[in-house]
Amino acid sequence: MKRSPGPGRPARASCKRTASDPLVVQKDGIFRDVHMVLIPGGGILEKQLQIWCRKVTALGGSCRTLSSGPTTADVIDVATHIAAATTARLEQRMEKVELVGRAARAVAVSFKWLEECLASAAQVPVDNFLLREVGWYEHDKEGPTGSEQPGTAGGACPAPLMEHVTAKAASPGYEPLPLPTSGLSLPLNNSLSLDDSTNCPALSHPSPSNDRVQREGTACGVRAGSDGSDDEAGPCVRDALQARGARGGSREERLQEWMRTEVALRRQGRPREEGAETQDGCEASQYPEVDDESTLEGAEGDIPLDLNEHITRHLRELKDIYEALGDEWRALTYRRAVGVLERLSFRIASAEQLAGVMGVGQQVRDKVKEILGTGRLAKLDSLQSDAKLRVLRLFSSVFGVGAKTALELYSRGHRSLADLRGDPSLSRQAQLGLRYYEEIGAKMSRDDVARIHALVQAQAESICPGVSCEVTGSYRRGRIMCGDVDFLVTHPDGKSHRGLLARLHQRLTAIGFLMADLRSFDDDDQGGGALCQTYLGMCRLPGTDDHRRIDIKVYSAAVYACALVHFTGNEVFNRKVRFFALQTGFKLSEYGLFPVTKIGKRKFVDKTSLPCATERDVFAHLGLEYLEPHERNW
DNA sequence: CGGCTGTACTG
DNA sequence: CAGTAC
DNA sequence: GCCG
Repeated sequence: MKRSPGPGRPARASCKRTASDPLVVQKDGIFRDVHMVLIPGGGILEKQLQIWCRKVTALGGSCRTLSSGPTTADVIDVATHIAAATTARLEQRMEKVELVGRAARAVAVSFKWLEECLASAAQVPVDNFLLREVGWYEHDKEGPTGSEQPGTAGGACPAPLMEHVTAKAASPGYEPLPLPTSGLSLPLNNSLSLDDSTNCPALSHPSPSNDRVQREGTACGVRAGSDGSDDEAGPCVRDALQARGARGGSREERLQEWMRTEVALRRQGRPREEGAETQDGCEASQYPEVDDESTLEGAEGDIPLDLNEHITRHLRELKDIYEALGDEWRALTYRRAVGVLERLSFRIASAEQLAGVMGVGQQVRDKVKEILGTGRLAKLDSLQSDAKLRVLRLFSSVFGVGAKTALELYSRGHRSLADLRGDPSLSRQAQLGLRYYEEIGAKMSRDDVARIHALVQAQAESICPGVSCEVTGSYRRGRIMCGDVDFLVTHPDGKSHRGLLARLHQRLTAIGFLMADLRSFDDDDQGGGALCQTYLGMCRLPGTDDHRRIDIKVYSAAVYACALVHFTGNEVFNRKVRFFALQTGFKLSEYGLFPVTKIGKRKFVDKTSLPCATERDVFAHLGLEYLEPHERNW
């Protein structure tokens, strides 16, 4: 884990130590005379707001968050900058706090402005970061980017909040809540126009431009067009970009943008990277608090609040039911719908707002409508009260028992787990699944995982010096509780991993650590090119008599990076990345990233992977910004 | 109407 | 190959 | 169930 560098640590010039040291206040820092107000929400953690607050203060400004508690209006009166994640957040909050008309001198900016300032240790122009009222598009639109949006691009641009608010108040149809409808339909063309400025050649590596201002926007994966002010023209980028009808580019371009936006969503709060400099801890010195606190303890909290939990919980339940029934595609649909809805920036007020939202079709919309109207879902009620279904769900929660087997067991007359115990028709896996039922369902702390890691690593090392033994899965993604331990083992020399799993398995069993094998592996010495071996089993939780799920995979160093991406997951992330890869001419698996050539209807997959020595290479080849493991909790 | 990530073990 | 799991 |  990266920690803050010591005070004497050398840093890049723009990596001013003081920027991250709240104790030292620079009276004439870059935020001198800045009085900032931060609006919470939009997926930004409270913790992050506090971090920013400290930094602004340290750099000579003043800063308050508009979090819970009484808002002192005078704070607003003197504010020079009001920062929010999105225009929607800003409007929502300003409305609630009855600040209409008070923030006369303030400029409304995106948090990205703040990030840019901190990153470049200078107050960058606000022009490219202004949050503006949706209805403002009429005037300054156009100007086919011929103008390279210099500082004061549009005279009307630096929108004092006053005007902004006034315009809103004058609008008769204005609603307190963030007008998602208009947001989804109206500004699409503006916010989504994937015009010329979308410069992301598929395979080119993002040019490590040092021009911070020009870089703007890519932080959110979207380049606003000529009106370049902000990519949150509508209520929120993340809403708009999920709408279909993002015309203005080829299918491929839209896909690229779509994926980049998905990626950008998880990068909120993290600045865009710069070349290879992240190695020397510069990044850590800029954002030490994020590294130290958010990554782990706050990992679960990294998930933005689900404003529509009252809806998604019903749909999630449907997803579980269809999974248990073996209707995987319907289940997939619900999972996708939930994934989209839980990240909406607004609370759904009417199902119509979902028109055009990708992944939510008519039938799901109908269900949303029903939930909004009645608070219930008749279909779900009937499914849930179905006794048979409940048994099927119970059975398929046993490791090794899926939908088919569950049905089979039911038809044999079984109704409870106890009934299953004696059934000799159960596969060996399922019998073990039953024996360890509770323990498999239990989670463990990161400490537990760390203990297991230490134990396994020590054994592996003693068998095969120099071995690399990493825990992937949810642990690597920073989750607080883990359902299993997922090892990825390799040896840097590219060959010593061969036969290692057998020896490791033998050793770990001998010392009484591995307690049961849920799935074994090819034990032949694989003189061939065997790239991997996988073991699934149960292990003893050190110091206890409890058991937990453990997976050990041994992969050759040649494919390690892709394997690491694969096993770090999560599953949703894997699906999206692989789908994206496929659409853009690659096939991604744990064995590599293979170019795919389409000739007519036929696809030819290269036999040799693009070279991927690190996870970063995988992202780079795909033209995606790198995501830290904890940002892959999709 | 076909695809929806891509792969490996079990029986 | 079907079923299950990662 | 959704999408092209």
